[in-house]
Amino acid sequence: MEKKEVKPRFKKGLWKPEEDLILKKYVETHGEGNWATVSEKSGLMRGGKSCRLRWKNYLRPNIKRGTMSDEEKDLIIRLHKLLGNRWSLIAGRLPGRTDNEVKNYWNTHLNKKSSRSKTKTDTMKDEKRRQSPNSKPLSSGSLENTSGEFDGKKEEEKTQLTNPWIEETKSFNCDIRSPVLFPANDAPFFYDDDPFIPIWDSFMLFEEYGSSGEGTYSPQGMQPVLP
DNA sequence: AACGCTATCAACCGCTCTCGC
DNA sequence: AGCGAGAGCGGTTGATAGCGT
Repeated sequence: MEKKEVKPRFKKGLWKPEEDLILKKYVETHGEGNWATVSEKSGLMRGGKSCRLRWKNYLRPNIKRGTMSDEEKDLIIRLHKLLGNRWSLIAGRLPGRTDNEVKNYWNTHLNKKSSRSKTKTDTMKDEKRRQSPNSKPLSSGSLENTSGEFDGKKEEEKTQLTNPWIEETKSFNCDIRSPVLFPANDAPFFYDDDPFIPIWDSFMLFEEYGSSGEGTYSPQGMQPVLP
């Protein structure tokens, strides 16, 4: 029999400190990117994806470890309400936190907390959902319905973001797609009875401090992240 | 002390998107 | 326009630490 071409077998499992060191040194000298070649060039027997993940989630400078502050918890809850399971977007609003960390935190701490505050009937509905193969995380409220839609194809997602979402944000003279969510044209920010507003309000409040210019403000324990 | 259960979180997997050719 | 490679994202899994009995 002819020898089959054996694909390089990448190492799996937890990263050792020496592996971290190798990857860190490699990225510091060669820069990010080309993850597929990192394993062969650095000598790490890890897949490109694995290297990328390790760098992004743990080795990158300015990564914030440790327990979430109350502000961060609050923000995650609010942003999740606003954005759904779009962890990278949520993490982008939390200086030093990664999408994986936010996702884990939500799944272990906050998701549980929110479900605990649900009614008995809601909990029963949850059980049924869990039993169905296509079960999705429970969502409550009109915005949450939107978040459920996010789980679908990106095309649908785009549609969702376009309509009615973005239109709604535009009505505040804001555009959700903008990285900085300030009212356009220095327009005054109006409140009304919409339940969306309180969420948006605190979101805006964070934006005002959290991403002002150099990102130097750190409300109560929030670490500033320099570019 | 030993065992079982639960909670937590690092890492993997599969899919989609983006970009260059 | 179509294709392939690389990058990114979200869901899920698995190891293990912690706790209760």
